[in-house]
Amino acid sequence: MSTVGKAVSLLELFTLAEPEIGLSDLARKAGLDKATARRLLMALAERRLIEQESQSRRYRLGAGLSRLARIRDAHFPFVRLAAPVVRDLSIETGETVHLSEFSAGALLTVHVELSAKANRVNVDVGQVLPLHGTPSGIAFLAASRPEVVSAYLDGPLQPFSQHTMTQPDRLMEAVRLAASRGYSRSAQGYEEGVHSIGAAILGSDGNPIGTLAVASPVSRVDDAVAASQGEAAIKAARLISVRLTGEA
Amino acid sequence: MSTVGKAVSLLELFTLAEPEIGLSDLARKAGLDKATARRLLMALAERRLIEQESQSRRYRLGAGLSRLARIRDAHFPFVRLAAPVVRDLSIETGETVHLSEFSAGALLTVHVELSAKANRVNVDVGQVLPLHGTPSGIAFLAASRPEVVSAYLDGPLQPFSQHTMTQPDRLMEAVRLAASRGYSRSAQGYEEGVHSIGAAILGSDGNPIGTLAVASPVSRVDDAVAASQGEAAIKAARLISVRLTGEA
DNA sequence: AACGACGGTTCACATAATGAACCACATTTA
DNA sequence: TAAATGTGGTTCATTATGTGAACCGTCGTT
Repeated sequence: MSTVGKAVSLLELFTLAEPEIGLSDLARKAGLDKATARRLLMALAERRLIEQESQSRRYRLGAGLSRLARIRDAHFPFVRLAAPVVRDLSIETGETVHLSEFSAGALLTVHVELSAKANRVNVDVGQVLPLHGTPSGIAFLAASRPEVVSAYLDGPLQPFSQHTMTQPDRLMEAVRLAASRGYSRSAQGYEEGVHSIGAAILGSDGNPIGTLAVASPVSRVDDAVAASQGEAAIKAARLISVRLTGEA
Repeated sequence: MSTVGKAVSLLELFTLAEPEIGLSDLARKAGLDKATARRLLMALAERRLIEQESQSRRYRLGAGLSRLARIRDAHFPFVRLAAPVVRDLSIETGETVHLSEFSAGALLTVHVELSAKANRVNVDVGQVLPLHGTPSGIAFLAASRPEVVSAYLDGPLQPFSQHTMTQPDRLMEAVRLAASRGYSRSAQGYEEGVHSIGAAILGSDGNPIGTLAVASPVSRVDDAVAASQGEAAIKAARLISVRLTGEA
């Protein structure tokens, strides 16, 4: 792995649940030597992507990240504009809704609104979803240009779990169904007991830039519920597209 | 410079005014070879800190930055909580107000609310302010523990402009005055024609974590105005402290 | 006082980064 | 038209950079 990759992997160890980590722990989790981890951390700290708590000597993410994220967000306000719509969709359906953004050939989960119910699906921000085998990915492909879809399906399709669909022809079929309906549907396709509805969010050029997905426990969903979730998801996705592209 | 430093310096080239940059341009601005810049960009893109627009082939900041910034922000919601207060202070005083966060031995400007007036002071988000020679820095030192102040003043004090104060004894005097008043004041200390009032924002342990500053054209400020700006700045800084530490 | 954890440092060694020269392509200039 | 200049991207011998085992000192526990 490149040195830069290692440095970024250190940043990725910080989570909502564990926002401050000590040196030894950090090195262990990243699979790096303590000296190496420290050198990388010092380089990151110099650029303010990492900070060190002066008394506990633990490390945390730095203010420079907030700064860079603000620049990106001003230019590309996807999460900021989409979050309230995602929230409304979660309230309307009573289920967990997650928002993903297309980045580097996959979907990155950038926002989650959890269901208020006790029995709910939990999704973590930061999770990377492959385009194949997840309802979000299928919805994304269904909204993509045909040549993009076939180029993707011709490439290598790594199975991410035992449920992952890797046969190009079956994927193509799922994509076609999603394209005709406007949303994708999958019962237990990605994880045991989870039912998902996915819809694509379009950018100004008509190409998809991300997705949202309604994730429910299978026990709460029948065909009628799925259909109403699908329609609601389409409406929400379109609303986000409209807000992003300026009423286009 | 370390490889990691070079990679981060590439990220830092993106600004609000120029959020997308091509490879050659990026390499030139960073002072790197094109091949080197590209390798670093690919490493960053793999971790989603950089994205490449597929048609124009230009690069921009990636979604991974938003993700990391969210984690930091949830743990340390400085900007989120302070921004509305800064906004109110800007409206109340009619002047530009900027918010800085202490990070790695200096103050990083993380938020700015510009004055609505035509003749106003402009401040850029991302600017790094040294602790000496800026009103924000003096206010920060004035709120720091005495041993921290003397340790800092004993270290090397680089002059950042011809106006920078580098004599420890004069700085100490300015710090003492700021400590007794609760805010710092500087007319043209940092930049020609700019009058500034700075106030420190305290964290839960009583130590300063950042500052806010009211920046006005000197022509609009006399002693009475400065005093009222100072009182308003103190109130705003305290309000942020209270909100941050949970009504403490 | 002996132990084990911590954060941090050193330096001989090896790997990973470097950059001049090179594509192919698109605009602009002569 | 054809040369010139720009772009993004690639190659590979050279070398500078990153690496990690072993080493501090310190802290809190046993």
